Amino acid sequence: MKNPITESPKKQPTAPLCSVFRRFLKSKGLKYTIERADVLDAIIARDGLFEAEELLLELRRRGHRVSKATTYRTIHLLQDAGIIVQALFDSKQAHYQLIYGKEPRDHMVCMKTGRLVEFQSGELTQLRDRICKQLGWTPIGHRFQIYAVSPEGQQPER
Amino acid sequence: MKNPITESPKKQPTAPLCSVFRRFLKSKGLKYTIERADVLDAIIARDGLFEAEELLLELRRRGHRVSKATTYRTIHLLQDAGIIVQALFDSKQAHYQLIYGKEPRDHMVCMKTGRLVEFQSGELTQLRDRICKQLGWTPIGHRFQIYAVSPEGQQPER
DNA sequence: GTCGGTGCAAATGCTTTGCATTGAT
DNA sequence: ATCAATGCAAAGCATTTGCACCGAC
Repeated sequence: MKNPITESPKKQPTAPLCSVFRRFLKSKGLKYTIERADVLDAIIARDGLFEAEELLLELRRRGHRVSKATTYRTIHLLQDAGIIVQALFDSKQAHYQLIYGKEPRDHMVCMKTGRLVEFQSGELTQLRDRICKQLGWTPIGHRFQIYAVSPEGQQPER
Repeated sequence: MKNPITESPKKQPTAPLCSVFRRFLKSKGLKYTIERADVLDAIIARDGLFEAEELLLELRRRGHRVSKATTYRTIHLLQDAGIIVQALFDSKQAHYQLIYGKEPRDHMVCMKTGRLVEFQSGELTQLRDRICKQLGWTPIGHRFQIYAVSPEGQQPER
């Protein structure tokens, strides 16, 4: 049987991202500001999943003073530009992930320990495309989360 | 090629649900109240996806006076009981779906028109189980959402 | 010099909570 | 009778917005 998944991240060249964003902004008549660049940099630095509050902290850590309002506004722009997407786990707050130029990355959460594992599955993407084709839809993206119990979580409780 | 999906709902006998809930409550030393029964009934009546506010309306429509607080509290209990799960689409508000005794139901959203289609795919569940097995995890559930453009949405804009 | 952008603080809107009262067992 | 549940209104919190000032083009 074919290996259904390829676990874990491979670093991707991040260089073109800022020009992608720049181009997007220009096409909309919007401006490329220091704050927007800083937000994108912080996101690239984290590379995986992040939430708005974390991003604020990352920005502070790097000595960048970007307001919460601007951070949220930039997150929206980056979504419109197709650079990041939301990846929701609970209704408390939104989680985002960088996707531009990457394979879709899916998530498995342990219901006991909360451990989170990322993986990617080409088979899943194929299945998605097949489902869309069958119904006459054009796929854009997907979100897949598995809820499970990790090996550590299997331990009998005490 | 095997048909990857089976579209759309088949009515399921809903009779045992209330006793499942009743049993769950008893096991936790909690009480089965009229309000809790009313909330579960309203959920069964909708059968598909719902959000808290909609549920309130459904309850009102049926002439049941359940407060917002109790509705939210009951939704949590039903999640703990494994009768419903969250199925998030956006960060604005939580969406829930009835799952007890059903095949997992997944969703496809049109990015242009907002149209929502439910489907179920046994193949997806198999893939999920395979992924879990490979990493030594025990699957509990999953959430799969496809973002796509529906045939109607393909129309050139005007 | 023009707009669009930014920060701040206030506003929003879904969800949760404290508390006095009510009700299931 | 007891202990949990309810309803109400207030509180929480992530996210959004109005507005006066600032800065990219």
